[in-house]
Amino acid sequence: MVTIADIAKMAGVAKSTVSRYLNGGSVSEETIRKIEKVVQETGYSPNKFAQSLKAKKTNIIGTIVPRLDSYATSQTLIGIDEQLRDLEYQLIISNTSQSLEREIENIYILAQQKVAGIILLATMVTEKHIKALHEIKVPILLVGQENEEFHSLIHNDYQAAHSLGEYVLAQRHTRIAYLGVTKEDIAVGVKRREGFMSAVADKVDTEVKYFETSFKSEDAIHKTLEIIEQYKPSIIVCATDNIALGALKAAYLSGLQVPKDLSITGFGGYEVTDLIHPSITTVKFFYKEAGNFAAKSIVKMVNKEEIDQMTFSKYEILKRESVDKKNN
Amino acid sequence: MVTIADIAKMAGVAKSTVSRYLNGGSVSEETIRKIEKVVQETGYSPNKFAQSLKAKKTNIIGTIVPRLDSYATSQTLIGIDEQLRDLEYQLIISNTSQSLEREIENIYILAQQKVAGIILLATMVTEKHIKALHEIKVPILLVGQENEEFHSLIHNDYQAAHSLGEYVLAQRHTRIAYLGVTKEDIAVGVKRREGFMSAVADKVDTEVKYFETSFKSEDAIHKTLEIIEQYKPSIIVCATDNIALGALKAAYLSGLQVPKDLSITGFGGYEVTDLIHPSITTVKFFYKEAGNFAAKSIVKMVNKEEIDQMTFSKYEILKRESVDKKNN
DNA sequence: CTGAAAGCGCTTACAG
DNA sequence: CTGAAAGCGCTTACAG
Repeated sequence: MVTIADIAKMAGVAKSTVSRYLNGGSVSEETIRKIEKVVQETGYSPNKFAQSLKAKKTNIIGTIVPRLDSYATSQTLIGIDEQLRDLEYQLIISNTSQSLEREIENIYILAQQKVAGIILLATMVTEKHIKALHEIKVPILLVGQENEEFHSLIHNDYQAAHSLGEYVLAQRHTRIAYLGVTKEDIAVGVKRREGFMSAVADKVDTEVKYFETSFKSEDAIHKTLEIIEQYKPSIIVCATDNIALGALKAAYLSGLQVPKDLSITGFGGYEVTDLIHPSITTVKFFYKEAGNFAAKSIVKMVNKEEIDQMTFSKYEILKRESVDKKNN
Repeated sequence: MVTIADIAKMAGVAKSTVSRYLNGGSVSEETIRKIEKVVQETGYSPNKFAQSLKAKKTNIIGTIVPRLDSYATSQTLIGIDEQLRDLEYQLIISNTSQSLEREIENIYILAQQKVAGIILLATMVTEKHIKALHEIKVPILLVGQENEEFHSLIHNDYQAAHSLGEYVLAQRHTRIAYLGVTKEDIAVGVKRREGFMSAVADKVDTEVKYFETSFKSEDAIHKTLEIIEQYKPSIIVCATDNIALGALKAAYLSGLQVPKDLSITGFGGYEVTDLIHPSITTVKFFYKEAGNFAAKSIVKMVNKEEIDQMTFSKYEILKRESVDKKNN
């Protein structure tokens, strides 16, 4: 491997001059030419470790994700990656396989690697998270969950669910099942549920019942089968698209036609919801754009610029085939 | 930040002794106790850059992926990640957004970052790839595409497609459309097609026609619409599950019942193919297991152990609802 | 504009 | 078992 010392010797100058050339310091025309030539010939590129050792920082942004096999995650990552590339930062992706413990562990590991900033696609924010995030002195941005102590970019779950609730009511559904997830997940488990509730709560002649399942489609199938049998709703509002996919399968297994016998809505905007038949009415979050924004924000934070404490990403209700309009 | 010098001073020993303690050199019981205490108290952890600068290598494995939003990619990454964690290596994921140019660029960038090894989830292997992979002196493993100059782990596309072809024939389909992709992609575009051809080629009274589309479901919808209209096959064999999803949508748009009026098969084994109705007959590749294997292999290569030049991953034909058995 | 020197935080022969 | 010293490849005041 060729080093700065080699370049200096070959060009007949001092190492410091080569360094200045590399970092845009003042160097004479002639010296530039000499160094340029040697750099070209050798294909020299500076050793990142040596640079980081001096600089005590890197241009790496670490992103911690709970899982890799999720539409929301991959879209967000694509957005982050895209933007970071433009900003000339490098992205390190750290997967926790849904383990909270690893999430904490990864926060420390990334800090140890001297990343310039961390984007955390959070599922929950526990005491341990808060402690870890405070201990490491690294700029941090939460995506998907809010916490008053940190900057965050959140999907407007409450508002989106509220809009969805209004839409469902406008379709005159009066016997509604809401199939949500654990309340430990504030964004998906709590905000979506509450947003939906806020829209349908005071409505007269409307019955709403709340159920809970896991994030897995498989579990949603079984749960929906129960719901259909015991409650016979005209619509099942699902907290995620994967759950909606499971519900759709359950409807089929029960011999129910969607949307005639049972309407179904999702949440998330996975592409496949539009590809299948019936296509599923869902709430689309702009994950990729959110990723872009997150990347810009964390870089601003790294550069000590001010950014808003909390930002909401956009959403859109995608009205498709899986919801029937009732005529009562 | 506390450094090895701080620890040494606080423990009343030399830096070299602390280093020996850290790296398992011979240190007396008593010294160990002293150093241990100080390390505990300070929460000291060695500076990775300084270590790497000396060692001239890292324990990082770089993985280059063409895209993040694909089932195959995410499953493979999960497998790699999982295994690498056990092996105490760190994973860097580098996304190229399907740009061949960036693929080459990333090879050099990873080399510059002194990764210990590179796993390349390849889509094509061009001359430039070969040149780059030779230039950097880093162990490299190709996944998904084969090339005689490098070690590779390939999904047995040819054999799998052959088996699928036999299955299709066994269901007595005699008017077959094969919907493939560009031949520039050796694995998906060529091997799957050829494997399928090898099974159906000499079959009498069977007509097979080959078509081509992109990897996008959207394009597959349009292409399938054309195929249905012009060729009226009894089955469409699709080179990927995403294409099959598009074909299914097209069948619906054409008013055809699947599988009664038109059978459809996919390739890949995406979870959603089992979740929708009708569920899609497809070929499942064990991506996660392949990822595990890839991780083990690259670490072996890093450690100068011998590994097979080429390995085939496993596959399985998943027989589901989207294929009808004909009675001629 | 340019060079010599010190230092970033570690590891590794080399003596003792 | 332990310490002093050199060196990994860079950058950055400091002189000139």
